[in-house]
Amino acid sequence: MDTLELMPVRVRITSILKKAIYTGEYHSGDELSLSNVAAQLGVSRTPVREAFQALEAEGLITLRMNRGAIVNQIDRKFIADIFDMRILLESEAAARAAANGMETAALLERLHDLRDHLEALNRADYESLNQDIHMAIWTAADNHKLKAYLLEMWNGPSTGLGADEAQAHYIDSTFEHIDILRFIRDGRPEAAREAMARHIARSRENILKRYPAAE
Amino acid sequence: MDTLELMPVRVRITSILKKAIYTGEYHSGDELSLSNVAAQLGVSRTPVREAFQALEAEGLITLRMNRGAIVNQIDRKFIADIFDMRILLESEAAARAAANGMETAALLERLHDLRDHLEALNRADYESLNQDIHMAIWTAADNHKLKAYLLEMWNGPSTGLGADEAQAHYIDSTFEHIDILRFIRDGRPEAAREAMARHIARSRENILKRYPAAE
DNA sequence: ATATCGTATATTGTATACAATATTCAACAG
DNA sequence: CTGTTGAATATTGTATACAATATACGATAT
Repeated sequence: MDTLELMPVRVRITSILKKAIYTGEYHSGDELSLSNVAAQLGVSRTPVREAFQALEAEGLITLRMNRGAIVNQIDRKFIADIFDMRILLESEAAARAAANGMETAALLERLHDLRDHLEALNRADYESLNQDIHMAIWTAADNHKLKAYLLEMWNGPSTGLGADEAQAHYIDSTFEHIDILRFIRDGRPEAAREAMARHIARSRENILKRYPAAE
Repeated sequence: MDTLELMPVRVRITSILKKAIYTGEYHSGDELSLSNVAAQLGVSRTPVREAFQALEAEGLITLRMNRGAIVNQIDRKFIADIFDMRILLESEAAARAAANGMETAALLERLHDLRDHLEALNRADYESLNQDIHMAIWTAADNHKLKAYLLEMWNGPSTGLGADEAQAHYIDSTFEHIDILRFIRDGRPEAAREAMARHIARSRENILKRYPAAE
């Protein structure tokens, strides 16, 4: 009947460690040992080890043979690299979605609802719709690698914006999303590509504020 | 000196299974059980399980909670998707390498050697230089995500070309490589991008011959 | 005969045990 | 005093044990 999807421990551990690295709870160069992390999280080494391998594949830590893991440098360039790739891939996805004739009516309706009640716009509503929009575009782009890479980059550093800045960001993004989806609806790949590029580039600048340039 | 012995078992298993899937030794929909694969390869379930997780991340199999793995559909579209992404990312890498001022002298010298002795061109020489060129470009592009994604896609399906076709492909590629590296050397990003796109696109067509379009 | 329930079986997910490799640091030779 | 050696220690990599979940199949009720 109701098949409640239970998250494997390894996935939970991966998510916890990823967040800990992005928030700076772990610092660049820190050595992570299986035993310590396992004990700290109250699980055995096996799922921690599997989480380490996932984190290494994502570039967050480096695994050295028989010598454990060290946290990589999560600096301004690391973040900028990710957003440069997101600009390239999200733009491509938007262009392909437009070329493929993606269904946009339902998402545009939800966007118009948000736009017409900006005073009631909260984080949860925005994030939910934001994710639905981007993932719908990835799916419509119809390329499994493109989708997988974008999904991997989706959960990165948080903006760390204050309440007012966050609100402004949500409003800007809502209008940008409307633009993007209209270009997609109208089958204009290049316009959709450029609108998406601007959208991600602005997000990039917002986040890079938290990672000052090296002197 | 055997580098395979320095590899962890899990990496070797991953490579073996990946090849088995790409060569069609395993078919779409096949159910892979940890015990069977472990017994067949003479290792325990632990490294096999870790290999399964790597293969899932790469999109080759699907892991279902408590129900084992099934081999995904490795069909024409799957391969085409990978090459579409390679066109996009290798082109971007070439453009960035050109913009960044990559060092090309040594590689161009090796290429000219090959070009001047086409009658002696063999698979090992070509593959070695081919890999060195592409990876040097990824590195010069200076974006860790771009490099990681291209590396993941590097070992895909083999062309399965006959000896004559392979020889022709090596020769074509050698001249294309020379063009690409000259554009990079001369700091012409857009020319490098387009030359690389053509190079990968031709490779794509070569490989897709082995995956006939569905009727 | 069909559908439902419960037990047996098989397989995965996690924990633990064991083996192999790397690091530490003190004893010792030069 | 400096540098090397090697046992003791610590940590990973792999194997195995145990627990939890899913599947198969037969008994039973309708």
